[in-house]
Amino acid sequence: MLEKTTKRKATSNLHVYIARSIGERILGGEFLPGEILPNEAQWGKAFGSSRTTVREALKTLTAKGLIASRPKIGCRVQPKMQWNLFDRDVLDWHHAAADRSDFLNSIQEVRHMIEPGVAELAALKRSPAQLERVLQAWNGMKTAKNLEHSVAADVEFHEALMAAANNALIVPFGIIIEKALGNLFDFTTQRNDRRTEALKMHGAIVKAVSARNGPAARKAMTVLLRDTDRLIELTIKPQAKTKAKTAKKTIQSDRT
Amino acid sequence: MLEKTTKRKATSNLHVYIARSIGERILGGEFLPGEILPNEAQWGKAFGSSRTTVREALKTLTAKGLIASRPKIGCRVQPKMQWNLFDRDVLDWHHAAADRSDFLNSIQEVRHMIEPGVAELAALKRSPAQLERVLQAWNGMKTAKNLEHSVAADVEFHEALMAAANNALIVPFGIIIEKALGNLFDFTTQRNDRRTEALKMHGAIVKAVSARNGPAARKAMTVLLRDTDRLIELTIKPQAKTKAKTAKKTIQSDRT
DNA sequence: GCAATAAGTATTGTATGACAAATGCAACCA
DNA sequence: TGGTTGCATTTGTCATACAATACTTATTGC
Repeated sequence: MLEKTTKRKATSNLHVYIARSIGERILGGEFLPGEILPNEAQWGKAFGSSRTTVREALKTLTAKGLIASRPKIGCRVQPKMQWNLFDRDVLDWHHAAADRSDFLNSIQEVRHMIEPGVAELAALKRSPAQLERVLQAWNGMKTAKNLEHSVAADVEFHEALMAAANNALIVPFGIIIEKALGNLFDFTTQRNDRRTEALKMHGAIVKAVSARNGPAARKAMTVLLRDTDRLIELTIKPQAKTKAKTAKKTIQSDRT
Repeated sequence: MLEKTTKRKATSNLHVYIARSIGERILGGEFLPGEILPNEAQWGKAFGSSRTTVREALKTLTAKGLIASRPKIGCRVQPKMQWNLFDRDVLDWHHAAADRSDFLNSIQEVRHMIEPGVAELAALKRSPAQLERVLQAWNGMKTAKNLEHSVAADVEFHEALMAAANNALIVPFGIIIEKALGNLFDFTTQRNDRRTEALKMHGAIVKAVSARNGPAARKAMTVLLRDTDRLIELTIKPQAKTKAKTAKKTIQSDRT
């Protein structure tokens, strides 16, 4: 227990490393909600660090809603409801846990809710500079030389669109998109014919946003998301034959 | 500068208090993104605390994406894009800043994107127990004796619905709803005729979710949100005559 | 005997002082 | 002039001590 073995990844800061280590183990289900963690001294011994440093790590986890601490009791894992899932770190630590196919499904459901609305808002409220950024990202997708560049440009495209929606609360969703495309990136080796297809669909969004046509933007985004659904269906499902239960049939929450 | 004057609110923990104090000042725009905060020693003197405690507070702010620190440089306020707006604390600290009418508008836009989809998912994926919770909350709204209870039950209703959607990524939105209804609570003194109206609209959602009728649930939620829009229009706008620019006309992102 | 109260104890919370590490800046030398 | 070296500042980490909190157990009063 409290393995000292895990190699310290490239992180200059010890407390960051400790926070990640413990965070991963919580997200991984090793410590369940309601359970009490080892006390600070024990962690210190396990990581070969001082209590001060451990406490800074634990404060980080507390700030993200993963744990709560009380004197004499210790640090208790919070109910999952409290976990801040829109936190980049928390999402990064998530991978160990539940199988990714389920997670991708959740992400995709949320995208279906958010992104058509985002596209519509962007079309209606964008500034010229914001449109320019979207265009830039689209060009980036067109000229991308390898898959990595292509994914990066894709993420940038969706983030630019969110910025163009001029709604501060939308911004954090960028993280979700990033995770979704990143995950997809791991699974699939995007073929060239798919690339030109994707490009065309993104182009339709650009056109609608440029023309300030809200409904068209919404519709174009929906088309793109449907396509992504299909892609997920094709690339993920064959790998997860065992779990037929979760497959069922994804809900289409948006209207065309 | 670094006022020691602000009274320490009811918080047993000094580092929590310090985190809130600094956090409020950042959210309030006193320290702008890119700016560098006073160093740890100065904060310590300002709050009459040790550097250890200040550092724990700063780690909390770092975890929420508000600041980033580097040796020799200090703590620099992060660009707003990094701020974790879905964090309960960050949202609480927000009040000092931008005027609330704008904020409510943003919230309402996001609700229009999310909640119809949530209602639909809940109708399709709810378990019996989850439906029970929704029903319970609805009963709470019916029997609420004062405005405070009524708002609490309303919040619980929407949270129960989100839980029933069976999508982990939806849960954090509860915070947003809470803020929205809380803000609304401050502005308006809900009249009795409105209450029966609201009850009826919530009832329609209950009915649809109970009947596992996705489209009906979506539609009922949209109706409710439209009504809330009208309420905001009536109660907020008169108070903010000066800012005509942002008023314009809120976008309806959902289809009926 | 039983309940209220007090003492004990484990754990987090805070303070202090010291040194290590990173890094921007300036002085210095080739 | 240009590269390099050293210095100063700030965060990062450590060790130790004591305070505050709240659970556990023993003790006392009825």
